[in-house]
Amino acid sequence: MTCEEETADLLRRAGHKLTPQRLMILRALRHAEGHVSAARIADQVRAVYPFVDVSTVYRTLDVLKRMRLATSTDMGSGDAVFEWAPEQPHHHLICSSCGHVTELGHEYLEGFAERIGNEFGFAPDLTHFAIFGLCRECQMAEFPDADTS
Amino acid sequence: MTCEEETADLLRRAGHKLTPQRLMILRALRHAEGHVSAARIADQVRAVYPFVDVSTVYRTLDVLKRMRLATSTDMGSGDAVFEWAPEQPHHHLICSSCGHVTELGHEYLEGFAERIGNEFGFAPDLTHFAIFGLCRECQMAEFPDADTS
DNA sequence: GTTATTGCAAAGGCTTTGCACACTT
DNA sequence: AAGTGTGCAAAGCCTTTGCAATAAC
Repeated sequence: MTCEEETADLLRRAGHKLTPQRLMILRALRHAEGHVSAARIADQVRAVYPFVDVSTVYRTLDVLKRMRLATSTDMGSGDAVFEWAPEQPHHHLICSSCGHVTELGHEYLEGFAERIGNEFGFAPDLTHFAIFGLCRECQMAEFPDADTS
Repeated sequence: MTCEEETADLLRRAGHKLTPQRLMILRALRHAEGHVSAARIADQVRAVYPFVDVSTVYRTLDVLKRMRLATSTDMGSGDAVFEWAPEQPHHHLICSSCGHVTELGHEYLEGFAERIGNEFGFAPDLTHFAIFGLCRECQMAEFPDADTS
């Protein structure tokens, strides 16, 4: 059974129906490298299967999120971006000034997640974290005399 | 000079004009314990000084944010929440299931921030972090047999 | 007097919802 | 047959913007 069929099975077993729209949305989400907005998914799906409405995309993403097969993140762009959840967890350093995005491996947050779990019994969802701040370049532009060594 | 006058001075020195609206908004922000939405600030201000528009609140918060006197955070409620920035940095563990919020001291993130600074030259804005996940209770409700010791 | 700031109203963007029809199961 | 899922349209929400009038400097 292909991985696509596997996901389809998961949906069915969760009591959901499998429609061509959902399959296309699923495929668009999995084929997207990185983040996709609902609008972009809708566009991609419509390229093959016209007349699919954004509301359907949102509704499907909602189902996937509840099944923990998709995650959504606010990366400050105004719209939420979605991602296939079972991917390798990774995070982003987003510069508030220039918008530059640096990827951050999960290892930087592992210890933190563990500590929160131990001390608070809280299971943080650190599959996809957006961390805002200033990149090196923008720091220098803003505070030219600061020592950024 | 009172702390209120201090802030007023900061604004003026940054080339901004000091209006009664801004003073009220500033006061509402500082008196709020914890987070406030723009709408709530507007309501509070209007109680004393009617006819203040939400747009004015947003514009003022924008100025304060650029001066790093206020922070905004998306806590998943649909609207952004604002906070007086010079407060002690602190963070929140927000349960995606029941919405319960636990406060998290800054010390949990200090090491992390430092490491990101050293290795990436990135200055993360960790004054107010929202971390989503599942609280102990909701984990047990969802996975009754999991070992959450 | 200049220039920033305000209020109002309207637009803007993303997301959600109501409803009748169609499709999966 | 039963019930979920769909498209369409419209509403909802928070936030931003244009503009003339106003107030701070």
